[in-house]
Parts: sequence; C-alpha cells; structure tokens
Amino acid sequence: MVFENIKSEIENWMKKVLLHYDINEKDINIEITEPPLKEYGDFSCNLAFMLSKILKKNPFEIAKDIVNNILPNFKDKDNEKSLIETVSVEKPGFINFALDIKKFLKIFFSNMPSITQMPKYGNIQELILIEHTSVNPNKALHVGHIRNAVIGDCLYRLLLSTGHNVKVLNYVDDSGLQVADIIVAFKYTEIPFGEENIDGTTKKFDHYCGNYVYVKINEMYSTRPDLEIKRKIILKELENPNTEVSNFTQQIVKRVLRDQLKTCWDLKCHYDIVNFESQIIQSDLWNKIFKILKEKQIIQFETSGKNIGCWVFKSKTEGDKVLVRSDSTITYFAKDIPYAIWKLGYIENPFELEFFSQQWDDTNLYQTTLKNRKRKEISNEHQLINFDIKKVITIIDYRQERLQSLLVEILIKLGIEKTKYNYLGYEPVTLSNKTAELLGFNLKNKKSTQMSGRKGIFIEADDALNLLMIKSCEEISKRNEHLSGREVSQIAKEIAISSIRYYFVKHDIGKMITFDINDSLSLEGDTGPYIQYSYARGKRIFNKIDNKNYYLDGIKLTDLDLDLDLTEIELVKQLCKFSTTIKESVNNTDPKLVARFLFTLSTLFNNFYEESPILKEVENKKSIRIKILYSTLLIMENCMNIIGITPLEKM
RNA sequence: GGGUCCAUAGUUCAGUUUGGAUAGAAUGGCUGCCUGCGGAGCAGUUGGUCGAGGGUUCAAAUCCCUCUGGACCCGCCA
Repeated sequence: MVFENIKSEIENWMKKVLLHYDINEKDINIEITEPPLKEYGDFSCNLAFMLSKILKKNPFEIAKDIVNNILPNFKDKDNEKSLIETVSVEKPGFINFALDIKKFLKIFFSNMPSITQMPKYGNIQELILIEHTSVNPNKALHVGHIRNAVIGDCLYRLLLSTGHNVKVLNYVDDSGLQVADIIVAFKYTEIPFGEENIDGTTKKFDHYCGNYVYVKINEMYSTRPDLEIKRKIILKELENPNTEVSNFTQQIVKRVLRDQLKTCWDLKCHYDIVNFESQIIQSDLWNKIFKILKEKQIIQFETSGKNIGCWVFKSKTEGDKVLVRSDSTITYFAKDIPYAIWKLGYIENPFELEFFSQQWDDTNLYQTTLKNRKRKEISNEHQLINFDIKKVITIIDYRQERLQSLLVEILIKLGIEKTKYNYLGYEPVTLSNKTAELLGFNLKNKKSTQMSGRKGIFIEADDALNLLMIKSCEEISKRNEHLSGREVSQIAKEIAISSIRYYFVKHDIGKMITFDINDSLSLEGDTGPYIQYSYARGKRIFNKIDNKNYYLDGIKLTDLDLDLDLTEIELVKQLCKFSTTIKESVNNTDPKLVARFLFTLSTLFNNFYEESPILKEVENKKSIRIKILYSTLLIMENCMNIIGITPLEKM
C-alpha cells in the first residue's frame, strides 16, 4: 500500500513532465523501479531515456532539465505531504528519488493494522476449482508428485486467504494402464496380495504396490506376453461398473488412495473432492459431448487416409488427433473432454458427493459417486453447480501441456471462454547424480536422472519426510533437553514439512529441479526451517515482553523517536512490500513470490535481531522496536500460512 | 523430420514476462562472533568470458539471428 502510493505519486509527476513536453503519456511506458544501490535513493525512473528517443537529445541533459527546471514547478507545491525528500540525476540519465524516511516511518507506524493484513479481493460468489496431486493409484508418491501437490496446495492457500472461493479436486485415474498393471499382477501372477512385504516387514500398501508389484510386473511382461493380453481385457472391463474386475479394482484403488492421502495430509495438503476417471467413463457424459461435437462439426469422421474410420479433431496448430478409434472405443485424450466440461459446470452433473474421509485439518473430504445408485448419507454440502465457476486451474506435468492446449482449442469451439480453463505446467523433478548412484543407478555423462516408477528409480515422499524427521529430531534434542520424546517428534514433523514444502515452492515452476537427497533436504540457509527459526526467535522475545499493550498502543511517538538504524528501516521497507507481493503472486498465479518474500523478510529480521536489542531498551525506543517486531510476526504468519509451514515457538 | 523449453559462481538456484547503474542468494571452502532477546544464527572472505558467435540499442544475462550441448512433445498407448 505505502509503496504503491509513493510510486503513483512519482508517476503522476512524470505524467506532468510529459505534459510539459507536449507528449501523450500513452506513447511512453513510465517505469518506477527500485535502484540497485542505496546511494541512488529509493526509487528510480527511466523517463529521460524514453524521452531521448523522441526529443533526439542526450538523456543526461534531459534528466537534468527535468529535475532542475520542470519538476520544481509542481513538486514544491505539494511538498508538505510528499514522501519524497530529494530528487537527483545520475550518470547516464536516471532520475532518482529518495524517501523522506521520517514521514515514511510515521505512515508505517500509524497504519500497521492495514499494512500487516492480508489483502482481500476475491469474489465469494465465484468458484475457483484447483485440481492437483492426481497421482495414479498404483504407487506411493515420490518427490516429483510432491512438487505438484505443494504447488497446488500453496495456490489454494494463496487464493483462499485473499478472499477467493476455492475448492480442490484430486482426480484419480482408476481405469488406466498403470492401475491395470497391478491388477494383472494380483490376479494372474504369484505376486502376493497382502500387506506383508517380501522381507516380512509391514509397509504401507501404496509403497508395496509401487515399489514392488508395479516394478515386478513390468519386468515380467518381457517373458510373459500373455499378461499383456490380460491387461488389455482388464482395461476393457473397467469401463463397466458391474464386472468382478471393476469391483476388485475399486477395492485396490481405494486402499492405495487412502495411503497416498496419508502422505498428502502429512504434508498438510487440503482437498475437497476426490473424483474418478472410471465414473466419467461410466456416466453418460461422453455420449452427450460426442453428440454435440458432431452436431457442431467440431470433429470429423474420416473416410480415407491413415485415420480412416475414426472420429478426429483437426487442430490448426497440432495436426489431427483421434478421439474415437475405428473400433469405436475412445482414446485417452477424448476422455479428458467430458471431464473438463464437467469441471467447468457446462453440463448437467451426473455425480453426487458422498463422505470419503476426515482430513488432517478437520475438514471433510468427499468423493463423487454416480447417481441412480441407492446410497445413504448423500451430502449436499458441496454443490458445485450452485456457484458460478469462474475458472478451473489444473496443475500438470508440462509434458501434458500439448494435450491440454488441444483441449482448450476444443473448449473454445464449444463456446467456452478461454480464460476459464487454465493449466499450470511444471517441469519434472530429476535426481542428482549422487542420489541416482545411491539408488544403484549409475548413469554417467548425464547431469541428472529422470525418475521412473516402472524402473523403480525414485525417492519416495514418505522416505524424504522420514529422513528429515530424523535430522530434525537430532537437532531439537540437542537444544531442548527437557522436552519429551513426543514433543520432540511433533516439532520435528513440522520442521520436516516446512523443509519439503518450502523447497518445492521456492523453485520456478517452469524449470527442472535437480533433487539431491542430502543437499535438498536441508535445515539451514534458504530453507523452511530457517524461516521457522527466525520466527521462533522473534516470538520468544515477544512472549517475554511485559505490558505489551502499553508499548504497542500506549506511547505517543514523536519525530525524535523516528531516528532508526539502517537495519530497522530496511526491515520496515520489506514489511511495506507485503501486500504488493501477495497481489503479484495472485495475478501471476505464482506462489514462489511469497516464498522469496518470506525468506528476504526472515533475513532482514535476523539482522534486526542481531543489531537491535528489544528487551533491555526502555520507553519509546522499546516501543518502536516492539512495533516492528509485532508487525514482522504478523506478516510472517500470513506468509507462512500460504506456504503451509507452521510458525513454531520452540524448535 | 516438425515443434516447445533449458544453459548464470565448485554445487543448487533467483534475476529474462516489461532491456537500465558494480549480475544476486543459498550451499561448499577459509576466518571471526555465544556470561548477550536461542549460534538451525550473524559478519567477513573465496568463487562468474551469464554455453559460443553475431546483430539491434545511449544501454543486453534479458530482445532478434546462427551455432553447440541438453530435456521434452509430435501414436487408432495411457
């Protein structure tokens, strides 16, 4: 807020300068930026460079002219309320502005409640649907899946806390090849169906399926071609809800799903609905959509060429895509169309919602079920169609992006606005050479190794969490001898989660991550625990303060009190950037910005902590520092909530 | 073959959308700082031809072209 106002103040001046030169402000993109060095002031403007092109003059001369001759005409008039103290010209032609620090601080201290508050600007009548996680239910989550879940969950938290109406879907592909693989294994091979692992230890069922069954069956295909035929039959049978295979598969899927969700809940991810691919297929959705696609001539029946006998979508940019094969079965891609339209609420909802489970945050998770089945306890709590669905955001592996763009092409032809259906593609997580070697895969002359569920090359999410738990427990015990084992492990869990979640949001979504089991799971430096530690130190001080209210509200500050140290001013400036950062993060659908902001804030706070003692100060100086401390804690809490890391009082 | 993306310090990454001043963090290495509000910290130091070459510009890590190296997409698989 504060910074935004100052920037627009400068911008208004610059517009007046343009008037003076008789130049239309639309012809020039005025930029107010923050300069790299303190000597250059607090804000900087590129106007002179822009004008030099039009006026055909040296930018330095223009800048001098603006600052010495033009600007004083109107700047001096509103000098009283202006937060800008000095304006100067620098080398090539920058116009720099320095803040009147005391005025700035005065505004900060008198507006603390609004500066520390989450900016709210969502419309509660408009629903935003986020789909994330969506892991095939034949394995446990590995670190790549965490990237998906954490990005999706942070986005959910970001939108929710800025006043939007958001619901989260977890889409379960319970009728695909990967599930069919483990069903083949259980039904047609010696591979035992049970919770006992081969070595006799009990393991989570999702680990057993992914780590052993799935890898094993994929090895077997090369020597047992009959199994691949069985798989094809199973895939076909899964389209019919009344087959024995379907029932059996549902049992397996739900069991794996519950184990997967345990991991997600350990990571503090929230969901509202689990929905299933098999139900999309078994519902009448496809037939309805198929009819419309034909009527609107969005797809064509091929009578010649390589796709003879198929229904295809002819994309201008991507070429031909088969939706219905010549044997009248539908392709993987086609299945996504009714699903997308269902999510957008453009078709009558064939599903009802039924209680599935209680979650870690005491909310209910619902599952979709097909109507027309007699069931008890149908819940009306989530009626998707009651809301105007503003948009759908799907978090996907970027390798799916091309299919999604095709899908959007079709949606647009169906008359759906382009802005409603969004997909956020993230690059995969790969393993560092050292980590790949630890797993027994030594791939030389490669920088990193792609994970593969089929080959068993992956680091499981639960293992990563456990490793961090162990590390954290050691550290906590070192520092807190009196804590019980139970308390230690509770705190350790929060630290482990924070390390993992922060790690996966801080990276750019469009860049590959090289995951290293040692370096990536760290508790020091640019990490979640560093942020928690900074918070804990601050909170510790705050708890020790007597008469908090007196220092927060009871002292009237004068100009003389506002003579602050550099570290204090830097921290206050960062606090003032809070709401702008949040808005930028929402506008760019990029939770990373919050993570980066939070880390910088923590660093500045640690500097403040080192240099500005609080408890031993008195009166006005103490009051100033307590106010800064208090607002830092509030803003940290807000940001930590978005990233999904818990503020701790001891660790 | 057609297309998309990536390359920045020993390592892992910001910065590229919208060109701007001496390219930033973290980690690693080296060196200091706990009778102090918690040392999971702080301060200092080391470390870069921003893959290569050309172009546009007053100004290029950022925009354009070429090349090199790498990842991925392009199926009547899912």
